[in-house]
Amino acid sequence: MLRIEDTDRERSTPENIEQILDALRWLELDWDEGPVSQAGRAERHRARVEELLSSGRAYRDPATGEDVAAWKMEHGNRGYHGEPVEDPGAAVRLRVPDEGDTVVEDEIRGEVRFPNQAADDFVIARGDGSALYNLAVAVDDAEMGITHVIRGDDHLSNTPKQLLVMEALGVERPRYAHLPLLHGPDGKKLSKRHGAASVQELRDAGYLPAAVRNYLSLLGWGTQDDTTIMSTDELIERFDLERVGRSSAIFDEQKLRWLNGRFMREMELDDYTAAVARHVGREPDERLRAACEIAQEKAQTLEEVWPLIGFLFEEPEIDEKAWRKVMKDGALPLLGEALEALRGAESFDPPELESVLGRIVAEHDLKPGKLYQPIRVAITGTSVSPGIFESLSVLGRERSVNRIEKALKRLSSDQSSGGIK
RNA sequence: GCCGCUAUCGUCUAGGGGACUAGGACGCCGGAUUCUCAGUCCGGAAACCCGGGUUCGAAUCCCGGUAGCGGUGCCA
Repeated sequence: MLRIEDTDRERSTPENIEQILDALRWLELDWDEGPVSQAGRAERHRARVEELLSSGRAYRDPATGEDVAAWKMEHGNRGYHGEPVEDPGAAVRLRVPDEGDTVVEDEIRGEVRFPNQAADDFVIARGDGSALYNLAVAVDDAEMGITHVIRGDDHLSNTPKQLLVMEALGVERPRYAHLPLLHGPDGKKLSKRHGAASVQELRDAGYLPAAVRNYLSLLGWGTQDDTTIMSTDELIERFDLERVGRSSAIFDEQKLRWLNGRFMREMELDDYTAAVARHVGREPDERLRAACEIAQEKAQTLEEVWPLIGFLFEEPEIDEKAWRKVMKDGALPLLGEALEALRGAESFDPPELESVLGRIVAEHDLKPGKLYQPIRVAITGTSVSPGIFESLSVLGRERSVNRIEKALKRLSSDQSSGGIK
């Protein structure tokens, strides 16, 4: 059972929660609505605090963080214990025993012992009676009947506190598994400045849910036989908490890109087209499908598809750098010949185009690029595109011819003005 | 400061006393293929944090350092 940990009243806005659920939906994860809802939660937490107060397991204490620090200066570096006061506006602290250990039985890390002597009587509720995280979580887990808590390693140190609360409350403890944390390339906790750090950003960057699931599963976990690419079904079958590692991992977007590319290339064309359509906000029509077909093996992310096929849908902007590089010595007459050949081609299928244009290459004993690059720049505006015959074919005779004519016009005026040779 | 966790190529990892001359993947470098870019295929460089101990034998077990990370809030 999934519990979204967020007890802060300010931040648990419906939008916030909806955002998280949205990310989970994109990842195609399943979940159930828990029996504990937002409604009445704060009141239930308060009731538990009162319960602990009247049983003497907790007490009110006005000490601030500074007071605690001062107390430690005096009493040496060990757990803080305050003096109960009657002040109803003071924060509530849980009594922590001064001896023994609080032991977390972790599925991944084994037995982790926390000496009670070093633990403070920590605050479980604010002066106004509202609950703090460690109390809220313990209460929620108990009330929701949580049996397994699987979460980030950053919570391992909080676990003894939650255990102490549960013990004081006399409720059963769940089993715990603390997963290694994910870090950015600088070794720090993953955050905004690391680029695509959130699931939403991964989606916007054009990654596939299946690839993200695969990649993420590989952080902190590996198969014995070194399998890296796994379908989600295979992942479900093979993933095993017992084989999860203990050290944190650095998120490497390059590997995700590679993995995503593999998934992209293996997709059925219809699924691929649908995914691209969704990403660029277009209808998955026949033309898009044809465009996707010639771009599929080139793109690593959905985001990279449009730059490859955009020329099929709108008049391309000429990349001046590419133009200068390609439109020189002999480009003009060659383009002219190509234009005639294309006009006269029997069909506009890739094989026919290849033989028609190939004839020109052979006649002049050219390096193929000498002919194909100028054509490419003329019809796509750039020097990078899908295969030239496929590109021409999908673009169609009329538009191809138009664009080459246009390039020819510019080329001849450039040359006569001596601007570019 | 105190408490806790962690430590194998740049990165993700496999390996948990002898099979290790330490395996795979991404990335990087070189080559092949090709109309560009990709892709694909071949090849290469690249790691057991340091110091002790246990043992015939340690990447592997133990202890100590060091480093990184997390917690230590009337944050979650």
